[in-house]
Amino acid sequence: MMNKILIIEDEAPIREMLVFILEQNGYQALEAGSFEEAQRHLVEPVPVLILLDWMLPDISGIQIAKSLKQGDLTKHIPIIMLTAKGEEEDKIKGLEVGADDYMTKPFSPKELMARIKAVLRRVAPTAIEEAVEADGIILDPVSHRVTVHNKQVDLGPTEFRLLHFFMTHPDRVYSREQLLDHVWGTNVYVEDRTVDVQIRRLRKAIGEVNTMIQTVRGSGYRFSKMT
Amino acid sequence: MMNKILIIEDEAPIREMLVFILEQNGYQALEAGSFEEAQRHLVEPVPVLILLDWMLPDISGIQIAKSLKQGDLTKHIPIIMLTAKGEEEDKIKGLEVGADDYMTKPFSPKELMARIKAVLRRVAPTAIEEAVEADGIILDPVSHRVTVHNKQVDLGPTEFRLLHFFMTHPDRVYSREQLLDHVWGTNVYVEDRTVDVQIRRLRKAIGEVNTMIQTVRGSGYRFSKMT
DNA sequence: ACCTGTCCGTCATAAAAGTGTCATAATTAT
DNA sequence: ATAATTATGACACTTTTATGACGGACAGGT
Repeated sequence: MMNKILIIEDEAPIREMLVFILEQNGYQALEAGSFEEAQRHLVEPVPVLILLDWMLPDISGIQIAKSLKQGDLTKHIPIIMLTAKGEEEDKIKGLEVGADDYMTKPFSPKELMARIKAVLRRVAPTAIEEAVEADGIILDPVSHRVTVHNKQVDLGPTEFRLLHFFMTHPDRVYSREQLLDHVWGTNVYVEDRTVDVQIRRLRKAIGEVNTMIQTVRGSGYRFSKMT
Repeated sequence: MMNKILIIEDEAPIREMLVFILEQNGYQALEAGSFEEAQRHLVEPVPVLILLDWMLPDISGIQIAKSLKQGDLTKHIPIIMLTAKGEEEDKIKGLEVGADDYMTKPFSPKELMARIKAVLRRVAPTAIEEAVEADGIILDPVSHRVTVHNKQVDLGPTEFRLLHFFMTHPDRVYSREQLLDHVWGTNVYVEDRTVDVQIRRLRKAIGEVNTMIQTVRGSGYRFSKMT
């Protein structure tokens, strides 16, 4: 988490307001009053999104957007441009040079966050989520459904992720720590033994085929087809 | 806005020319040199149209078209096939398997755009206005009417769009944000939780069959026939 | 312009479902 | 047999969803 958003805006009060809103919503805000300052932030790890004022003193937003869309590092960063009211002309040009959305000042925090989220969602790499199958278990991430021998099985979110991880990483032992990292997510603080409990819940939920979830004493767990 | 058109064509120069023409005309061009690559783009939001080369190295256009017309997500996407001169045979087969138009290489940008627009015009109404049915629920966009087991039910506009979206995208989980995008529209900014409330209103309105609108805890909602 | 009813977004609160931890039983290795 | 490791059931706590209520926006009619 802690996604970085870069603000390019020369007017300090507006910039500070943006920073405030962004930080309220769990983003890390980077400030730049000019294109030069902005460069400083355009290094890895690059921001996930850029809020770009269309009326900067020395250089037009169009030029900035263009140059951003040319750099290898920056060309995939979505841009939301901020325009003053009535600059319709700019909006059109902006979209042409690759801005992903625009927002007319003044705007509410809610609108700002909604647009940011919408743009990020639109740009997000839509992973192809294919259904997985193993010995009668079918797990389909798209419909978020699991069947065992064609009978539907209800799983809680964690159980679902755990099973999905196992099915996509079979025949390999994972320690409890590794499972926590992969299934619960990094920097989550829970007891190792919690894994045991979820394993048990998952085993109970999938019924007879739970022999595929194997305990490897001293090491962890493994998912593997029965031989 | 920013309608996406997917190009499936193995020859890079032709592909690039198509991209150029499309982008000139305000479309967003997606490129694929093979069917595998194309899959990547066949996720929501799906393209509005597909330009499909009839002579791909490994797989014939007919097979691709067939497979596109089978997928729930892709079956309504119109296809314009690109054929080399004189492949009359292919044209006929192409139209049989569901291509909406064909174009003989070489063609002018003007012709390309004209055909694209014509196809989109032709397809737009039919794709949207077809009545949908599922387990006793009939929704007819034309008369804007919904019946459950032949009894008419009254829905508000949002409830109607929501149900329509669900019925045309079954067996798939949608997050609240995705539902907002698809049903409320991209430029509307409302709380996530508003979705819950509309879901409840819709469930109440359609009565017993509301078991088809399923809550997927931690993920969103899904519309699906009862098993 | 003024009702009047519908529709919709938001909030507060209730209800439900899921999760982490612990104590204890069961199993396995040495 | 003893120690180490894993399985299991119970329970408190957290997160997520359902629901009822309220008020504002809007459309159509008067």
